[in-house]
Amino acid sequence: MKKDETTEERIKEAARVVFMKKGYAATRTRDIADEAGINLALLNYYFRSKEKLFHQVIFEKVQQIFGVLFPVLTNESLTLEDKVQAIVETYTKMLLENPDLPIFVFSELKNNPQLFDGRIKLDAIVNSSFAKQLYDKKPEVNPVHFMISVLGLTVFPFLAKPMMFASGMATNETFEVLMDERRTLIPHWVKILLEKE
Amino acid sequence: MKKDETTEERIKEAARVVFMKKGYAATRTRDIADEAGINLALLNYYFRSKEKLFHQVIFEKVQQIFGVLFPVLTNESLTLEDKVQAIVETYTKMLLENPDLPIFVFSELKNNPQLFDGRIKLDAIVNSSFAKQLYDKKPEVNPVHFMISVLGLTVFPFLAKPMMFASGMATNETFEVLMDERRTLIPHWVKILLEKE
DNA sequence: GTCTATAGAGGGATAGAC
DNA sequence: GTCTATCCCTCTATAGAC
Repeated sequence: MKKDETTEERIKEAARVVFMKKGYAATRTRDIADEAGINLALLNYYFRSKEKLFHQVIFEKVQQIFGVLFPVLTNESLTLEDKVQAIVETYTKMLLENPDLPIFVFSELKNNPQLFDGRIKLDAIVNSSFAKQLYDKKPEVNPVHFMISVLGLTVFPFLAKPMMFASGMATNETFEVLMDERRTLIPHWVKILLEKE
Repeated sequence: MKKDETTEERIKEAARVVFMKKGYAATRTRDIADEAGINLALLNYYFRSKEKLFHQVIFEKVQQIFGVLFPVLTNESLTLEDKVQAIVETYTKMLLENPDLPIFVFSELKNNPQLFDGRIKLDAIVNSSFAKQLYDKKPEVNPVHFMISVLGLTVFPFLAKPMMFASGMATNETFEVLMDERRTLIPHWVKILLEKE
């Protein structure tokens, strides 16, 4: 617990930790108060309610996970291969530091799709620099399929981590190595697919 | 509500629906009772507790989602390409009928990895017919990377569905079409990668 | 087996002292 | 701003009638 933080920020940081770990429904405000090292009453003093505090956290996390995409896709100074590389690198780094992020966001988003409303614009995908570059290179490939595939290759292992551990496909030691390998593997595979023919 | 079902099965079916939709923590036993059209007390009469009922449901779902993998991977009469095709087909079909399945299982599994213990054996992957075939064709490719990639390409869109809807990448009408296209697209891409060089 | 009624614990929120 | 004490509603689980 950092001494120079405000109490409000300490509570919010605790909320990030507990909400991400247990999800909204399973989280008790008392857990957050304990994690923050403060009393339960103080949480309501600063944030009024569990739900309001949650909203602050989830909006931040939605922004964190999806905010990186738009700038890359629309960056005209990057080639298509550069864009793929940037997306894979950015997400791998982010998720290695924050492995619970995608399951948390996807799971809460399923229950409350309106949390998303007006916050993320990816329909821009179809008019983006990315879509143009893909069309020039491979007009037969639907940019939605391409995009969701790159994201799936990159993000899915983090979602499937418990399954990989439980099934013996990976261990705590090998998981990070595998994810690091994918930083080069995925762009390599995509390159082959783009250059075929 | 089917007339010829037993009460026990009606409750269990209601539990499948509600647990899958809301997750364990957000589910109230009253919701299940209402969905089943019975009284709350009956739920406890048949299943003793919310947790015991949940275990029956989640074990079933874990089996449903992972049980299909092992028989395919070890089936010596299928070529590598056949295996990929079978996995993509099977999961696409399963998830189109049951779109909440993967987020439910992965999410609950994250909170309770021990739910998995002794129930799924995928470490067999490394000695399987699948691994041998892959090694013969592409010795440099780690079967774990290959496996997790095929699964990611197939399953990730269902996990990301709320995001795809909210961002305008897909709609209720286009989503099923897109998923159907992937049934041929993913095996096609994998074939290219396997045949390169 | 199925119901009504309720016990009993848990958890979000607030009153009020300091 | 921060605490203790507590209110009160919600939810799981059970008692007991039918």
